[in-house]
Amino acid sequence: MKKTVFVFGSVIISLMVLFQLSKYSVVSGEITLEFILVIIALCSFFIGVYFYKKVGPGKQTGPKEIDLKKIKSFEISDREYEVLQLISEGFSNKEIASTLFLTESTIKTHVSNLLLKLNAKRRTQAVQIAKNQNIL
Amino acid sequence: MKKTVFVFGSVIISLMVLFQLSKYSVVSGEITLEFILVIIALCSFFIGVYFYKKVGPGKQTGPKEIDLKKIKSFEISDREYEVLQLISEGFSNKEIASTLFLTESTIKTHVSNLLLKLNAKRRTQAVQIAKNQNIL
DNA sequence: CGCTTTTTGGTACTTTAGTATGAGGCGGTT
DNA sequence: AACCGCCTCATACTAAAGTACCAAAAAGCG
Repeated sequence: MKKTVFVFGSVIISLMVLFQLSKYSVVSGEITLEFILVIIALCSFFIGVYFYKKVGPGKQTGPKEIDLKKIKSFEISDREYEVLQLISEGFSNKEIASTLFLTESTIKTHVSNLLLKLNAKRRTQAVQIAKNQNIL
Repeated sequence: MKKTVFVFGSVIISLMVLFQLSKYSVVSGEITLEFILVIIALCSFFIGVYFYKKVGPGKQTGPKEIDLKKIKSFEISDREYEVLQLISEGFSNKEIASTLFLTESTIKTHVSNLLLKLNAKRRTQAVQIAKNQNIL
């Protein structure tokens, strides 16, 4: 937030300087008017891009990066997280077992622990919760 | 795509007109230079916003809007889609039944039809496929 | 009004999923 | 060494999920 204010502030100041410069340059004839206009246009263009990038889609449509810290806060172990990922891909316990070279019963224990840790009743709910928490 | 070209084209033409106008106005003194500059800055700003909105995040981090046409292409009926949404929320058949005021057996038929239409083996896989197809 | 699709519901059965509990091995910590 | 967390696997059971097949209202349509 501080960064945003700083960037916007400095950009606005730069623009005002350009504004004043434009008047001077036109009078003195050292720099062409078109040049100033192009610079202002370009600056405004990038300001627009930056602005939209910041406040455009807002927090509503965030890119959603996986929150590694939050995974630990749920006390989910590495193996359990692997299983969780495969669950979200729509694999069955048996399929997960074969892809991880384990038995189905092992996967069942992992899944059970996951459901407890994520406070879910079903694997589908676990996936839903995990995605809401930016874990997946 | 055509729309994008049209918008950009007309905007560029407008800007060029403004450029020419600026030179004229400064000489004639009818309009202040600052006024023109502000207009150009504003235009460029919104062009930047629009530009980023279109090509910025690109197809890589698309906001992912639900593709209504594709739902029909899978021959998924309205009721089935409702069920699909609730499945993705992590609800069980029984819970879905009660929220839609139906029996569990009805939900089971809907789910079975959904799995056939989405070519999935499990409900979790159905959700995964649906999200990949921008249906959910 | 017939016809089709959708929606709803049922029965009977098989297959996954999930719970509870126990237990052995393994690596790191105290 | 004793302890602890993680991973592994097993058995036995309950609960969902899913399949197959059928059937009857309800809605939409030519």
